[in-house]
Amino acid sequence: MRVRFNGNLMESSRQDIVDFIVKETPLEPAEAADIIETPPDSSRGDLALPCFKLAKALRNKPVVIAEDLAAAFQPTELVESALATGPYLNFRLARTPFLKAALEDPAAPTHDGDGRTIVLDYGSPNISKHLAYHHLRTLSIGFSLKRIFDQLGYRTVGINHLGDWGTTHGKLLAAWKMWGEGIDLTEDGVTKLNELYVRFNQEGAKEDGQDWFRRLEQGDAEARALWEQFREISLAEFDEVFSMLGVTFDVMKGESHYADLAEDAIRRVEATGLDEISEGAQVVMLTDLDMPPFFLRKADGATVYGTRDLAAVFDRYELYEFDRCIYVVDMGQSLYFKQLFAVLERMGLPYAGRVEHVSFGIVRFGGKKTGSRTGNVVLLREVVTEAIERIRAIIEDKNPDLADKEGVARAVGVGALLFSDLSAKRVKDVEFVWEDVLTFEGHTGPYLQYTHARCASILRKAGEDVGDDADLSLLTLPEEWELAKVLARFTDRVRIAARDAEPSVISQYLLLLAETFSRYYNLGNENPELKVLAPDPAARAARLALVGGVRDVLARGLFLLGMKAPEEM
RNA sequence: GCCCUCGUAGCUCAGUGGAUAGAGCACCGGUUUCCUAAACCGGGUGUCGCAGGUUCGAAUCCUGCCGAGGGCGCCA
Repeated sequence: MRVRFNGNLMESSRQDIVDFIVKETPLEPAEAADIIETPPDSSRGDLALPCFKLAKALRNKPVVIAEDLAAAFQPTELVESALATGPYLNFRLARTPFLKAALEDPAAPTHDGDGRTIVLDYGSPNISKHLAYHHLRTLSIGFSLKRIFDQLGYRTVGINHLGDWGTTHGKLLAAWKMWGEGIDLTEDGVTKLNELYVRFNQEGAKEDGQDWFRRLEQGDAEARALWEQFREISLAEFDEVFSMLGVTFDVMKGESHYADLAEDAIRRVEATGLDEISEGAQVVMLTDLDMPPFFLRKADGATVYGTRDLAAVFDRYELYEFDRCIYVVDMGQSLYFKQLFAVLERMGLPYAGRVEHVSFGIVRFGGKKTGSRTGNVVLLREVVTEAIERIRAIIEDKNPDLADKEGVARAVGVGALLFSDLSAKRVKDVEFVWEDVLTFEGHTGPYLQYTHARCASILRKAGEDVGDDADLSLLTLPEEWELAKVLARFTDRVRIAARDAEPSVISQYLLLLAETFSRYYNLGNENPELKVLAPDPAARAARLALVGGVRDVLARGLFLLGMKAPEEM
């Protein structure tokens, strides 16, 4: 009986309806599939066909068409009935087969991406600066996308393209030579380096920075040794924060890795004849696209980040033959990425269309854009530490006997931050407000984790009572049906999240799932017979199967957002 | 000046061209012998920035305008 679902349940039910429409109307299958929708109010039905578009072809009023179609409808194994409501034809799905399929491992990974690779460039902070709160965006979005593509069976490569090369680092070397020698970097080295950098931007001479970067690029021993020291200090600091957040990478290849390959990249561009010299610099002109030139080499002979980004994308394609190469970088760099992609296009590279800039909104603090350059930052580790501290206090208050208090505090504190960053569409700007980030009620990460813990708790108490031979036809409450329908949408939502590179699709879905479950769960407070752990063993078994599905999907969904799902909290 | 993005309830945000535009927060009230109250239920809010256009139908698509943010040749 469940063979027909073929992994996508809603689709099979839809197919029956499509077949029916094709038989009864002049619509092509694709058109029919396209206009089927979900009724706004579930009590009307499970799927609906608006009949407006049919009016012309059938030369009749939509209301009459709906009635005629309702009369012509023959129930199928999956679609139980069709009822006309005004110009709409509302279909009701057969409950038991649907429930059976919906509860059969609803969180299971798919094979959509078998044999294909997604490269994700996220994080990518600059060394000698702290990770600030605004870095959370690229980290949370990038890491979540990696897990979303993993869920669909793609091979993913998460790359930390460290900002460890360029004039910026020449400035730091210059600053160090002027004011830094003798400073002890063993303690809080990043702070001290960043102070030097900020001071240089105020008092230093740009030329000194450029000069030191040139020395670095030419392999000057002193410059190289200092740079390596600064880099090590920064990496140690980054690792600590990444580990607090639970964010990982597969590859850490900074810009410095491409320093030598940059010359090769320039030669490849030269081979296409696209480059020219403009005002002493070597560039690719993009005037016809109304864009400024793309720089390969500055007038002083040094390469720029764009040169190294070219080298990196060549390297990535050679290594991974990616299907998509995604740069998770704020929208302030949109123009730059357009230029970079335009150069790839002009070079005639077959994968030019597979690179994309997944942008996100700006983070503000105190109404102003945050940025290490301006010094308007809140340290990321400080925010994480505070969030965990707050959760710790809540646990002491509500559940002081909890087994792994520290572990749960970290999971929930970090989860709150990740979720607050991933719940709105990434295009939205973020205003950092302490009290907003430290909110744990309502549409928050802890709410989802709490709902998950409730499910886990029920299943734990049920113990051995959880069987797979439950009679799902006993799930007759409207709330149970709603819940099953939401569960069945999970994989579809994951696909959309991947297609749009938009983790908030998962966030919004999980909120809906948690709310639908909570409403159901609370019925038991009014009426003990409606509890999951009901007196009737058969009803209990069926409900446990449902709750098991909710638990699995919540756990998996949280995982896709980079969050943990504690069993108790 | 030019280009990009955004504009939905007091605030933060949902809303595959379709039925009465929905949540959370905040405010008021209610629910706990129970599977954990980080929860649930009830109470009221909207010129969907403005003006046109396309469509049987527009918060959604197109154009213009207004407002906010970001970007615009040698930083990353």
